[in-house]
Amino acid sequence: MDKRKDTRIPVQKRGKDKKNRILLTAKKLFIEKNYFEVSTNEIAKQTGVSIGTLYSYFSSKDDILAELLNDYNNSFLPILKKINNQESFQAFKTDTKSWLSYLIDQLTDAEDKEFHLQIEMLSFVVPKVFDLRKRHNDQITDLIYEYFLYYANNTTVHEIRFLSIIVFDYISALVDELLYNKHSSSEKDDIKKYGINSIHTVIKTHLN
Amino acid sequence: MDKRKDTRIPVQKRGKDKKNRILLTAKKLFIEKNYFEVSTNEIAKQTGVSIGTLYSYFSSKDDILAELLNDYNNSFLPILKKINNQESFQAFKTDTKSWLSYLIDQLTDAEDKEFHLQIEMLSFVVPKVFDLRKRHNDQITDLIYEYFLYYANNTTVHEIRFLSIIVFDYISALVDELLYNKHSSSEKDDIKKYGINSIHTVIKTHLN
Amino acid sequence: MDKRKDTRIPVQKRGKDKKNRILLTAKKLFIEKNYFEVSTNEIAKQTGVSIGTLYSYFSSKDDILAELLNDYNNSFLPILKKINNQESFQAFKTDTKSWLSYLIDQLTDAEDKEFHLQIEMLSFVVPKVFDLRKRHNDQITDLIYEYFLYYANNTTVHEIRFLSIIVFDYISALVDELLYNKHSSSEKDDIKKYGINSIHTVIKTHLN
Amino acid sequence: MDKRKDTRIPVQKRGKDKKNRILLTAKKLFIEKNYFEVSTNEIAKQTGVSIGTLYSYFSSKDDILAELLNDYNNSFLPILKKINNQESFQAFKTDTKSWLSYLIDQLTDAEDKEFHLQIEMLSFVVPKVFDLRKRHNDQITDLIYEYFLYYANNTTVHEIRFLSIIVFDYISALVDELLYNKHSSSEKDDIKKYGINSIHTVIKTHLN
DNA sequence: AATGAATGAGACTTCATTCAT
DNA sequence: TATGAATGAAGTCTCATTCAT
Repeated sequence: MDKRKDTRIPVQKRGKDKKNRILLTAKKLFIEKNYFEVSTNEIAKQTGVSIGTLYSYFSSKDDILAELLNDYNNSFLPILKKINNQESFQAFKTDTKSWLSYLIDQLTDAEDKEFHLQIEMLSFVVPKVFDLRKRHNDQITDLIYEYFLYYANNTTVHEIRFLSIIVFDYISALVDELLYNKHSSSEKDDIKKYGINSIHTVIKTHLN
Repeated sequence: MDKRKDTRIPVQKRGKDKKNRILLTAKKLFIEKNYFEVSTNEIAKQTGVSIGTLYSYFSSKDDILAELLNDYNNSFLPILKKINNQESFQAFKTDTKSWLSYLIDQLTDAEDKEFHLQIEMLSFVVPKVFDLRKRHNDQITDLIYEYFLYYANNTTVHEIRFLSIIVFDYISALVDELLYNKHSSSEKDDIKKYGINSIHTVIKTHLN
Repeated sequence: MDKRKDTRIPVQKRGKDKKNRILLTAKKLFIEKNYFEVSTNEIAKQTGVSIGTLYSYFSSKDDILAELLNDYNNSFLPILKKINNQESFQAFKTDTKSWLSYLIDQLTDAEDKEFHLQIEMLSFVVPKVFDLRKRHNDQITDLIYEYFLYYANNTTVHEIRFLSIIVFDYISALVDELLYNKHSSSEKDDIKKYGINSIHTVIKTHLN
Repeated sequence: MDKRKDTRIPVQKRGKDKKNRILLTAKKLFIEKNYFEVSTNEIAKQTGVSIGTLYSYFSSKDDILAELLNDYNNSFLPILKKINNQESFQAFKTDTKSWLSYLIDQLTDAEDKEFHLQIEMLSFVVPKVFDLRKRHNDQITDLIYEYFLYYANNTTVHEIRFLSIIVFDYISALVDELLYNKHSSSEKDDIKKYGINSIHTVIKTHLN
């Protein structure tokens, strides 16, 4: 017998809308304050829905977070797909700098920049969130690894592994700097340029 | 014979001890669980002190955190001092790689690695903590900036500014990778070597 | 060709079916869990009926219980009838032991053994249920009384009253022991035999 | 590490008083309404205590029940002790009727007659309570068994087992009749007399 | 100074019942 | 008639904080 508490599975449009509205409100509030300081009652009230309704769509506050994580995951997938894409790889075979630039653009353009911060926060606290983050990062690291593998000459697989870890770290650091630190638009451009150049240098030098 | 049970420790000192013990317990618990999941009553009990006593030393749970942050700040100062030290600067004037290595060692050896994670987490949540973190990072960035300023030839102040931001980001990313990701000891050595080399390359190339 | 999907069952009948199905499900669930741990929504869902429909047939959860009690009552009636039956009385006039055996069999074979437990439980909680139980018990006691009345020689009406109360208690105790305590089939046979013999002894001795 | 939530262990008199007052109120309310229809808030309010205080003494509503059961158990123990007592056994060796009478008196005089009903009710619902009840009943049955064992002549151990089960059932039924059904005082005396006589008859006849 | 019993707002969650469609 | 989304009062429990001793 199925022990899951049966949360409403919205079939009709109205129901889906309401569920989405709850999710949206929750996300908004989680971003504004933070997961721990947002109450389910508040989410319900701000959505303009009774607490009972909220709990008919979600079995718990955790469940709301889980759905949000799921959505985040799903919104991240196309970005990964784009990057992992054969075409882009082919196109960038001979032009590492463009590949790098493209990669960084994809990561920077990822939606949910603000919710991403909540995820980062929660990854310190909620194991499930930690795993999600790790999975995402590993996927990107693997992608970089594959690209390097293709280009490597006198470099061992081991070295490439380390290099891809480090390059992923640098790329992430750069993306974070661009997304979350307050810089003017022109500063951002410069930082991005410098960042890409520097990482490119690193790759060129170590992958001779 | 009048044998006083105990040599009385001056009231102030005893008070300070108690306060410190509370802070220590709080920090331990914040690390073990996390700020949100630790209660003031728990801190008091684990310290072996009544909740009333705790509240005679601290006005609120937030206040405990504030003091801890303050301590963290103070423990960070000597590290900064060491790095900013004229001597080290002089010593490393001609050897950027050694300077870099030294810088990274200092940051890696910083105490409170574990509490640092709590701070990172809370910086997403508590503005005061965010500011602290930013202040620390800015100080290190400034330090790097100063070093670069000294070496720059055909580089504008502006460019140096960006470069120091980026290099700080890379250094931080490397330190985090070394401290918080699970690598074997030999892997760590390799990653560190690669990391230092790559950052060195970046500096050399962009500061020619 | 105009082929109506379904021969329409007269509305009344269909309604009755649905109502019965709800009652059946409710009873099943009340037995499986217990009255307090079963929700109306659950009953509706398990019946395959909307909660709205449920509330169109029953005005409240209590009402469902009331109907179930009513049904229980009605299903108990034939049993009483059988026992009270003139024929059986006649048949057993000269054979108290057989009469006793028959009585116990009837009570043991009563349907709804499991629901009976719910009723017993609820009789501690819901006055209405308490009354129902009392009414049933009184009816059986009366029946025993009548039988004894017939046989009494040097016994006052008063004494017969008390005796029938006590004998009813013993019979009930025996039936409960047989129905609800875990005994092997052969143990049950022995207990039943002993029980009947002992009650028979009581009657014989006190009614001589 | 001890995972039990630390409920207050009252050392001082005042604390013990308060805990007892909560228990007393809870018992009163459980008797008046029933366990399921009494809320912790109500218990707290009626005790004249905040809900927080209640939860500092008890970890949950279940815990309150558990303590009450424990107390019940402990109040039952002396009764058992009295019955099991060597002296009484010796004294009643030659006088089964007196032994029976004594046994029934002890059970009838058991305190907590009203709470006993709650326990009976809950034993249908809460396994823990069911077990408690069973344990009590088994102890009394064993006691009866021992007594019979002593007296048995041409009776097998097996038969004695069954007889003691049945006699226990009859005794319980009689005690319940005396305690919970509304009879006048003189009626009670008669019922008791008849009951004892009848059970005595049973024993005599079957233990010849 | 220190104690710790006491507080109560507020968090999460359930469920009998209603009502627009 | 039937549906099921929606309601919200009420229940259990937590925890930062206070205050009489």
